[in-house]
Amino acid sequence: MSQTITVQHDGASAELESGATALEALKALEAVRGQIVAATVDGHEWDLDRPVPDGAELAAVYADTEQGRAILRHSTAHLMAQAVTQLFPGAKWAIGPPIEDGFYYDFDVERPFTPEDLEAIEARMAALAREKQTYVRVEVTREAALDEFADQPYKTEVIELVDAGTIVSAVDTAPEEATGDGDGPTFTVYRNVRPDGSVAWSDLCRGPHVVSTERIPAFKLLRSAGAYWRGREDRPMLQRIYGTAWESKKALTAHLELLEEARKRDHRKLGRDLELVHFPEELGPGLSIFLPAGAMVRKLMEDWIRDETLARGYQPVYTPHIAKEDLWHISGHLENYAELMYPGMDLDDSDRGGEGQEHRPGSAYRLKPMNCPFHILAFTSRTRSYRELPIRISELGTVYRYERSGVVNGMLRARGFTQDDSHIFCRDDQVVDEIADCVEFARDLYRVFGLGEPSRVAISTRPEKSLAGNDEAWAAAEQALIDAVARTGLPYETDPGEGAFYGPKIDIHARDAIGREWQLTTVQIDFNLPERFDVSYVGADGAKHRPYMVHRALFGSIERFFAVMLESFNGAFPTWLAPEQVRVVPVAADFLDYAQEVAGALRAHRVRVEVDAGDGTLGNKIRDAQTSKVPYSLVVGGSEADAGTVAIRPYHGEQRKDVELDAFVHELVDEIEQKRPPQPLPGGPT
RNA sequence: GCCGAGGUAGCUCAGCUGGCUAGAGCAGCCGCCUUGUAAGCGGCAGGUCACGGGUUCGAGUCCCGUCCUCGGCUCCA
Repeated sequence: MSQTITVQHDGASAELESGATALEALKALEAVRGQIVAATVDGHEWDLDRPVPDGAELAAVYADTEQGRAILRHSTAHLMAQAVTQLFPGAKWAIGPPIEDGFYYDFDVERPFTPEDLEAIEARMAALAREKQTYVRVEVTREAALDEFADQPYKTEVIELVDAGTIVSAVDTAPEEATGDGDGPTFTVYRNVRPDGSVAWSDLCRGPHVVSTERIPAFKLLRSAGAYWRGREDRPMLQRIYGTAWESKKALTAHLELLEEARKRDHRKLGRDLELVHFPEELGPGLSIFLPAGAMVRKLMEDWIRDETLARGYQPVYTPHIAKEDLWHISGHLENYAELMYPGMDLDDSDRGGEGQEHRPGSAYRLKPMNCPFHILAFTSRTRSYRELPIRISELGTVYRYERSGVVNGMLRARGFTQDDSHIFCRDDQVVDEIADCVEFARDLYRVFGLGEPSRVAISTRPEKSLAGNDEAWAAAEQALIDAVARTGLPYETDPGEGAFYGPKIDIHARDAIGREWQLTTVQIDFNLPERFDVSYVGADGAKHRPYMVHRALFGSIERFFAVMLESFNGAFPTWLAPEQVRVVPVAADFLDYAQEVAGALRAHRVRVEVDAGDGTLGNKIRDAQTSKVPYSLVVGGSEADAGTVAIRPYHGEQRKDVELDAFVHELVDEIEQKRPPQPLPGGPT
């Protein structure tokens, strides 16, 4: 008995025979415009060759969308796993999800993969893709799944975890619980089937997948690395292979070029080439030196933030870099954070050759990993009245954290770094205002430093293991954060359970010039420290009250923000931040006097200018100026000296000749005062 | 901390399976040349081949350890 079903798309509907696939339905609905990899059925992702239910609302998932690429990448991960199991008999496969810009798959193998292995695997993948294997979805019972993957311990574990309901789907590709015919969850298995009907490979997987391996247009394996099973240090370390896959060769090439561009912009490389920063081995991992040029950029960042905090009612303080261990016991850092603190400096007299003196308890000191306790001591230096709140204590505080050896990364993750750190103590009725001001402050900062609007604002709520604050306090604080962000009009998302143990927080991210996102600003409410230090103010009622304590760092870390800017600008800072703003290049030694005159006119306006007095050729000097990424080179020779003009060669933009010196000075001073960003590159020098 | 890949001049790199006194380009220094928009010419100097052991007649090269860097994992109060 032939039945018909009705399907819909965006107001249109079509009648089909029962058992029609998603692809047939989409075609009938004329809902296909381009390269598709899957469908959605009532919002759920659906294989194109899977029959659709009656009454379904369908839509196509296109290959050139993030959703489509994720499916493509997931299918590519399966292809890779198949290749690995062929080339490495006995390899156990764990999980292989799509991730941003690619995918990975984890394997338990005899030995780690080598770069040559990756080439071989990639070649095998290409061969398998040519076999035109289809991805066939099969629903099986728990028992059948356990039976099928009996020799795959990681798959077995996944099945049991799903069964126990303990699996968290964030990371892995655990199958969703399908509504089966009754008893127990149904698992889905995807089989790679060759055209002759034989099964090449199978994986426990939620899907969906592309219809066939020939629908994977472009992929590349990128690297291998160790990774703990289920991300837990106490579990075995598996070997992970990262790869990427795209809807076209062109898109893949563009992505690989972006990776290459990111590599060229690495702040460690630019920092060295432009002589901004130095990471000498003698200093130790995670520690850096700002060379004069980098120090100038940093000084300008610090000047700006100091001036702005002052203008916004913050009070600057200065605090030491070390403090007695007692302080860190009170703060709780030695209980909760000791692993990340440098060891104590024990001032036991015996170590110093002292005689006849007793060891004094509490003589050990610690380098500070955070500024908060010091700022609290500034607040509690006397009794505080409700009338003087909010009190905003501010400092560029350098902290030292003993980050684990594998995580240190240039200036992005350092062991010594400086925070533009402030702690705001305020009343309940002030907290929303204060937090909204922090967010607006961050917004202004990104704008001034050329990073545009925040790309993401994330509010993290109470984690499971919170150690301070009661239900009521957390709920109120979370609401305060939400209200504050809402007031700024910025879109935000919430990360449930991602808050710190001591309070909820807002993290603000920005996107750089090549599209990468960086977490910079953090604004956090702290319930813990005020209790530990018994921080209070006297209210209108004459009683003691506990203030809100808000911790905020807008740059986050000066070093990190510096590195992000360096990479985003590709070393070519906007003029107001450039260490050297102008290079005057005489065309020959005869015109050195005029070059100095030009430089003097600029210096009179505090422009940072250098004269190239070298005896190289003009071409050589121009090249030096360009590779140094100086915003403006001024070429001067006979005609300029006679007319009192300059020839301007900007780093970004068009050359201009015969410009009056005064006119240029005016323009430049204005650009610097306005902190105008650099011109976008029209395919110019990079 | 764990897995992997690395460490040769200030920088970028060469140095094959162990075998002359470890090379090149750029940068630096010295000299020559000197008017127009991305590398003028010549010379000189520069290395404890990360560090420490070991194997060997002989180690930049092979083995072990340490330090450091890079890519991941974990962590990120």
